[in-house]
Amino acid sequence: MFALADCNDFYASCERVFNPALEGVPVVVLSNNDGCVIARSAEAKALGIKMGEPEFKCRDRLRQGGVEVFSSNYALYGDMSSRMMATLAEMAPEIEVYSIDEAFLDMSGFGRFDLAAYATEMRRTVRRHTGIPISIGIGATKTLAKVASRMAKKNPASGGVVVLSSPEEIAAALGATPVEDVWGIGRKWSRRLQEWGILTASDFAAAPVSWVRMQMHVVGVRVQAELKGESCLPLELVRPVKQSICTSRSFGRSVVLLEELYQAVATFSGRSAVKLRAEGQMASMVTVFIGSSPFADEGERCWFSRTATLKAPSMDSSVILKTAAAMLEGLFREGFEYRKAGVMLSGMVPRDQPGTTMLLFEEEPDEDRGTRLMAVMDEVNRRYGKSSIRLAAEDMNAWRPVRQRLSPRCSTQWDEILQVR
DNA sequence: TCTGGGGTCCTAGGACCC
DNA sequence: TCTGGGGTCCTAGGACCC
Repeated sequence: MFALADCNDFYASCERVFNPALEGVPVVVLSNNDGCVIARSAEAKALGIKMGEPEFKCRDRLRQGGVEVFSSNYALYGDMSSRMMATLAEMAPEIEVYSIDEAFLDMSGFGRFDLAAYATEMRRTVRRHTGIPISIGIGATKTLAKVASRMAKKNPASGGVVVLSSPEEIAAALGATPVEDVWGIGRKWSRRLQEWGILTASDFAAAPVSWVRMQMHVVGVRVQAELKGESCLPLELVRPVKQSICTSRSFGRSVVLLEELYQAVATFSGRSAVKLRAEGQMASMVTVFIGSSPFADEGERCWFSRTATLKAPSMDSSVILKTAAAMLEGLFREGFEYRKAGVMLSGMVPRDQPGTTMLLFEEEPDEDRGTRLMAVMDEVNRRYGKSSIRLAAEDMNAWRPVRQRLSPRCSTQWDEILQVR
């Protein structure tokens, strides 16, 4: 059996932990640049505030409803997430951290326990240790655990815990789950399935496998098998290394000058390189993209991107920056209002692995110097704080998104604890 | 006027290898 | 008129997840 532990309204709940006055009050959290609603408390949902809705479109409703609105505080959410995961890890033999607010747990050794009672205890413990409310769903596959956790959230009478074990329980749960709410069935596929009269998870489970394979390929077949109780997705105990690393931002204002874009691209190159070294990887490809607002009028809309392969895999910030900067110059076209840029690294190669490709015709003059320099940079930043030293072309402050309603980072910054209301 | 930021996997087709 | 069998790598695009 798998359990899925899933936080309720995670970001909104985090805001409440250090500000109990928010209890019972509608709360929403906004995306970068205070653009869209990305988390809502139950009270905010009841007011009809939609997930992903732009703030400017619901501003009046937010004010009328007395909603407390916050910019996203990733330092706080990340820290609360690790506290919650640490608590869960103590209560199950194996855990897969699936996202910032979800974890799958291995329940296979709990045959002699009352699973529902144990899950209730896990819920209570997480709440006591972290202040975060969670729901727990348990089933024979990850997809069934997802179905169960959705029911635990929807149905208050469940006490936040749903276990699907008997065939009758499973059948009832699948019948009550709209097909678009099945994990792995997104917008496009659910619309297609609905056209064929497949409206619930139970309809989908009953569809002929050959038809599912034709329409949705192996991915759809896997979802279906999981719904039927056949486990295809194992618990992933060690996170695989990332295959790509991306740093990108919307600007919150228009940028027309190449020099300004250069500074943004330099900053994102530096951030991506830091993430790359933290993964212990080297990248062999660098992609740069710049673009207008996707909402710009036809003709003023643009999206340019280019990818270069490095002469040899690298983790050196300055090599990555030089490559990205050269591409930016080729990419840039005057006359557009740019609103977004990003730098992506891919073609990962493990560091310190013998047999990696080396340059054929050139000596590698600065390889060692670059490696040592980066090690020193990372160490200084570890000791004295992020971006204490960086490439001169970077300017994190200039490209930090607007966050006007940020709450204090009171679990990671001593000086901000004093700001707690 | 104002609209986020990360990721994954799969398929199909083209170019190439022996 | 007839024209093999088995691969790899790369790119683009489409679907999905949080």
